[in-house]
Amino acid sequence: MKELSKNYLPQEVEDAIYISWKKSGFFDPNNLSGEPYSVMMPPPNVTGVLHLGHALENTIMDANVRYKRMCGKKVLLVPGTDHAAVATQAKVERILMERGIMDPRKELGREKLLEEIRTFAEQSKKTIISQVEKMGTSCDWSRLAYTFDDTRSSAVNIVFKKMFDDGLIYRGYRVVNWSVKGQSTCSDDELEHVERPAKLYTFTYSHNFPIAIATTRPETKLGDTAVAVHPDDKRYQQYIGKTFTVDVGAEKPLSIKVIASIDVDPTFGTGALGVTPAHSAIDFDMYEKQKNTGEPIDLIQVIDTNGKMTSAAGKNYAGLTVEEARTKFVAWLKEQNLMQNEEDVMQNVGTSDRFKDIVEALPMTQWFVDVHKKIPGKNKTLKELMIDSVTTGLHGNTNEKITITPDKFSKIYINWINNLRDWCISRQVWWGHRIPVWYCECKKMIADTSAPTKCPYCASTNLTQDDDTLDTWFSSGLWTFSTLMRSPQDITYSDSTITIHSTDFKTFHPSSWMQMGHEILFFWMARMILMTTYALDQIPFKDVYIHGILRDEKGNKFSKSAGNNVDPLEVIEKYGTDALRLSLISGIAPGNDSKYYEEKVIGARNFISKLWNISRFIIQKTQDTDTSKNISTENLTVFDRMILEKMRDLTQDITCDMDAYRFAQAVEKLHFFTWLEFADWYIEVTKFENNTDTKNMILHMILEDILALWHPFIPFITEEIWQHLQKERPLLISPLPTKNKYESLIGENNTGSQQANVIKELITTVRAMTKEQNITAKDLHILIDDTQRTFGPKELVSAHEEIIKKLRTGVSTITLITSRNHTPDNTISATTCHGITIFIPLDGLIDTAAEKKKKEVELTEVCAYIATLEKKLSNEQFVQNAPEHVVATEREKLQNAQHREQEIRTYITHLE
RNA sequence: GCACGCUUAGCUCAGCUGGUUAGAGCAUCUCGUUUACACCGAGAGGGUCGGGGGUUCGAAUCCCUCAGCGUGCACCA
Repeated sequence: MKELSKNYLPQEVEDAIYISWKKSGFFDPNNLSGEPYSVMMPPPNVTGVLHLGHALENTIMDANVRYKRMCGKKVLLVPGTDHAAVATQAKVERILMERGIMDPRKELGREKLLEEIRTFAEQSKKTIISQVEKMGTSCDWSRLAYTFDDTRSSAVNIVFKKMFDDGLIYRGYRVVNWSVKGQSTCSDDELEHVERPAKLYTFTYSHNFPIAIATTRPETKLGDTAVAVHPDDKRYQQYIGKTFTVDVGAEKPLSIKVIASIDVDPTFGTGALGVTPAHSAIDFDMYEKQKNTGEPIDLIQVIDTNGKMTSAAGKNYAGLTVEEARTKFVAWLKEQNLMQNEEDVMQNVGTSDRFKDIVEALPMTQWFVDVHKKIPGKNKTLKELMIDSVTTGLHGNTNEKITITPDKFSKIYINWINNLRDWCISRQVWWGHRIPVWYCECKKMIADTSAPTKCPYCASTNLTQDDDTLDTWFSSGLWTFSTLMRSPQDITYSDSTITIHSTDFKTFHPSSWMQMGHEILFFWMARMILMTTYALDQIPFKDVYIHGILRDEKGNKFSKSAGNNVDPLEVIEKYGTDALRLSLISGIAPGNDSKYYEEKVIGARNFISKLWNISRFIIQKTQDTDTSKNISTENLTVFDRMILEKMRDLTQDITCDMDAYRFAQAVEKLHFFTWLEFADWYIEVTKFENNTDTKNMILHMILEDILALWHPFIPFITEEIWQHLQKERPLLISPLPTKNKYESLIGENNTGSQQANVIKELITTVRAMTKEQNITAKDLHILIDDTQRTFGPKELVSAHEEIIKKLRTGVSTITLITSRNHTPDNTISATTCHGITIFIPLDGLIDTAAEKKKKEVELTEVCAYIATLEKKLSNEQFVQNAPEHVVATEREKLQNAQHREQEIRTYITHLE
């Protein structure tokens, strides 16, 4: 075995280890056997570099995947990136503007701008890939996917066509969210509601109009065509159905019909709502409803796509910005004495999350996915499929049910689906999958997976493709299966059925497990469920693990604008990847946000250093021992038995925790075992017990096994140490230790650990006594009360004299006494554990008064404790109803406490 | 407004299906260079588990309620 250097320097070994893993081929499931297990990496956007949130995500994902691989599964983790349509174009446009190209779309044109974005995206991809490698992520690079590559685009086009053919994708005129800055639509989910102060104006359109209305957007009122009131509102009932012609000082007067709607809240404002069908989604719905009543109202679009007033707003307003128009209209209202009230209010406005401008509601022709329509041949809507998948299971089959961890997100998800409206999928940015629809001279639309040569309806060859591109989530929604295609030909569509032909798909779909932050639950998880259940009639994945987002010490989100960004690469450079990974995964709970702070990384680094030193010690100590032999169970000491038993329990606990995705708990248990049980106790004991060969074999075995158990979390250092142990196969694919291995060594009735515990507690007690109670314990007299225990404490203590002395107790001689009658002179019983009383020479006492005071405090505590136990045990209800073992434990506790009380009393008497 | 959470030691958080005298790490205090490790070791102090009520033999854990904080969705015409 190769000795370890004094210090572990992650910077010097991590890259080489990653390369060796890649070379080994074991990231590729084709080189593994066992039950398939697949995970698709949430593809980072190609908008730049990875941040700490990605580091957290990679850590969780990789820990689970490595664990499953070591469990002997055929593991596939697919890496990938997302072209992030709007986000990337917005980002590149911003960069171009900083370079002086003020209007990139106009100045460069479609092809040149796309070229700029492509270059940027490729660069971004490279950076991201190298960062994912740096994190140690064990993904199969031969299957690297990109939402915008040919293979994934082929899936996009085919799924679009099927949805189009099934009538689930339609083109419609309706009010959508429009970003003036981005010159594109946004879906409802892409809005951030930002609170800002606004003025709520109350006014009437003109003196001949009987009802006042309230609004924060007076300029849009130039497009009003109705006023809605609640049908039961006594104040306005008389006007319902009447139409008024009002002069609002524009060009032409407006025609306002008073209509009834139960959606109007009579207590808000004046209880009357000015209806602006063109600039409010709600008002647009009323407009649509009115059509069916036979008393339609008009729609007047007064704001255009540039955020300017249209000619329909009248010549006094046309061409003004909305702000200018507002000022002007408000001034006019005041002038005309029509303004009744102005009030400062706080308002939530929808803001584009990518372009950061306030969106306008505009009526436009856009593409939508209909979530309410029955799918041909299925008798279910998309919404229903999305609900079934997490409740009853798809097709009512519980084997096709998605399990969400933690469960609370199932509720959130269902609540969201219930409020879901049709999904606007068309965007006017250029970066993205162009809508695969062509228009020909006969005005018909042809949806196809590639450009048709001629129109099937009018045979025209003059075809133009739709200018719009698809929402980026359309392609991400296909991620669980599009990543399993190896070429564009792997997907076909005929007889209204989509088939995926790759072996990967047959082996690995649905994904076993997915992991994502709760902020993309709706964007991504919901769309994957929608797309996959629809297109393939399968669930996309079986288990989803939702993690929280990472915040800074103060609980703020990390963001460029807040200036609190931490570059994971800098942390790695300073402390190593393992330390970062360990700090990120420690102390987290699924779905809960966690905080990042450097002290946590330092703590993790300290642990890694400890693990290194443990290994260094063991390798040094065992280099002359043949550790390949079987451990002889005859030579086991009680401490050996104890550590083997703890190791047995640990392997089982870790399996349970990992299988339930309780990563932080697994880490905590491993940490506790490694540092406190193994290093602080067992290794210390090995320095003084004489069964050297057996000890060395145990040390070696446990070292190997904890390296394996730790590997999923801190892969680099464990692999590095593993290589020093000169193993043939990398730790990456070594099996995890089993409970059985340890059980067979210690047998079923292991009493060793109980005995070791007596010695351990004896040592702890002596240490505490000497440290805290001002006693010098140079010479100890230990009274063994043989009636208390069955295991022969006298032999036990005398067999462990050396250990008791040497394990930092400050004891130099031990005298064993077996009867109180033989209590040596000039001694005093200091303390007790397990019925073993410890006497020290009287002159060893330093401060009798202080000591007495302490003991008296302890006595009252014990007495109070005894009282609660007695009360509990005298309660017949408790004795009758509680399980037997609980009652028995309580009885034992009481006995121990009473014993303890006696001893303290005796001790206090001695002190006097 | 609808929905979902959170509130446990000075700080950051665990605590799975109700049964410990409520845990960990960091921080604090005391002591310490002993066969790997000061990025270390030994020991100590520190919490009526947000308030109130209920269910139960038994509640940090289940239910109700109040308060504070947070998140998502919708709306504010």
